Amino acid sequence: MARSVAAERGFRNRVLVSLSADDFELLRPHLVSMEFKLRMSMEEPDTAIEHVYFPESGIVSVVAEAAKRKSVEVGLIGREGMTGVAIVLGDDRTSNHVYVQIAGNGHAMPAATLNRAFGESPTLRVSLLRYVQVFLSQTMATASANGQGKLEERLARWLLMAHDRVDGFSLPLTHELIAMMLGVRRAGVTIAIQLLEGRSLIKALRREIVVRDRAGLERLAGQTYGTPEREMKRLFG
Amino acid sequence: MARSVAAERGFRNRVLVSLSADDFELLRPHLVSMEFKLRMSMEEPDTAIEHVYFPESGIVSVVAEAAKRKSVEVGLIGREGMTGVAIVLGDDRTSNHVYVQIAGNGHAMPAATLNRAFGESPTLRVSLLRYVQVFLSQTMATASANGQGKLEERLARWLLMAHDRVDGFSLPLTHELIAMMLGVRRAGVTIAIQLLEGRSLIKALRREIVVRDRAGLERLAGQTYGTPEREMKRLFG
DNA sequence: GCTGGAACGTACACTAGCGTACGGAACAAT
DNA sequence: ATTGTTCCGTACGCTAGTGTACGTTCCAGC
Repeated sequence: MARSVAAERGFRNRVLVSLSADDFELLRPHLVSMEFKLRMSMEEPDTAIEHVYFPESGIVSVVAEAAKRKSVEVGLIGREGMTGVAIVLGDDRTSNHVYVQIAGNGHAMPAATLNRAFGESPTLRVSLLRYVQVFLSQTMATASANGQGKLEERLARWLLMAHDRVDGFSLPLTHELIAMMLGVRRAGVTIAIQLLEGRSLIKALRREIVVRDRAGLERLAGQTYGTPEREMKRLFG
Repeated sequence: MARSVAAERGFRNRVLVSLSADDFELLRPHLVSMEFKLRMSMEEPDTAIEHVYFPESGIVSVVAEAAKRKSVEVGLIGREGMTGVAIVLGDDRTSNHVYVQIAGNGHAMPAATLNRAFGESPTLRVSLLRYVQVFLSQTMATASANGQGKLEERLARWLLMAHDRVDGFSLPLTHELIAMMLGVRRAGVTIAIQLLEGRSLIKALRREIVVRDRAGLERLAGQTYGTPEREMKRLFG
């Protein structure tokens, strides 16, 4: 495959980079570069999605509200993907919260504009659908991990997924935030973190976790980590 | 909307029924009616999907293998949907097992043929994508329920989803099977079933569970049940 | 009618994780 | 330098669910 037009222009978002020259050109004029500030909301439940976002850095979470005061992350998006898969699927809304978990930057685009672009180029939708497949696979893996993973395994998995999406080895995270993502107690996360630190897999600081031994984390996460990542590799090379 | 061509021909599968006359006509010659026998495999991990299936009755499960001897259901398909969402998304495989959980019948169609049909009618894919959105929403709800639901809640949710997909009130299920779906111990399921029976929500027989009080089950399931079902209603009327 | 196997009931000791809650440590703002 | 606030460590009693294992009941097949 020829080198991507998007990549030539300095884009690192893998969905954008994977587009054909024509399809990328259809989107490019409408993409607005912007900061993704911490906690910035990108989608609200049962509300029409206004923009879709293509991260270049940082992490965006898709979070389901369960009972009152309880919530769990059901999807995680970084520079490998995009928000607004509902738009790609022809819908205009979702039943979850989507917001920035680790600050970064990226590109925004009106959902209506993306929809119009699908009309002009059916191949554009097909390209973006490949990412939807990866995202679905990730959600399924999350369902599986939530169903049987022990807390340490789930934590290891989550840290690996986060690490995949940042530059370097430092993750700016509080225990509280991780607890919300995993749908468990904050104190439980503290214990689990200490356990990983005890095995020298990570280093825990205030508001920060440093990955020390990725292979070790993968070993601990076991089956819970890897499947969607392999899907990504297979479909996006 | 005019009455569906598929419905006129006696089809009850809601995806097929939702298609335009032209799109349905594109598929109809290739649909083969068949029995869905218990435990019949429809997709295997990392193997090209040969056929997609549109159930008319019965239940098909999408199951993720976790650790050795452990597995969890991450998706459930009845006459509201179809197997092979990967095909609709332009891929040719999935990382999960897909097999018949409650016997029934439906229609099969070669995956390659469906792909060809997408080429002839882009609107066909768009129609099927609406179901993918519902399925994704269901998977997210499963991830959320697995993350925080108590066993009784998850059991109630599962029974409701199964009940939505059969005629009548009887579900032919063993505790063992439910245990595999929820990724928990068989003995744990027995206890949970007794709890629901104690509240007169169900009646438990050998190899069979009868739904007695649907509203009560929904109350018990709470937030864990309902979101994807509302999505289905919204998108398929 | 008897037998074998599948499905279900029950038991017990054990572990993970919960809810709550309090104290200390780090940091930001004044 | 002091104060307020966020973040993290820890503790304790409690519950849900586990792994294992042994009965019991139901039913099909001979």
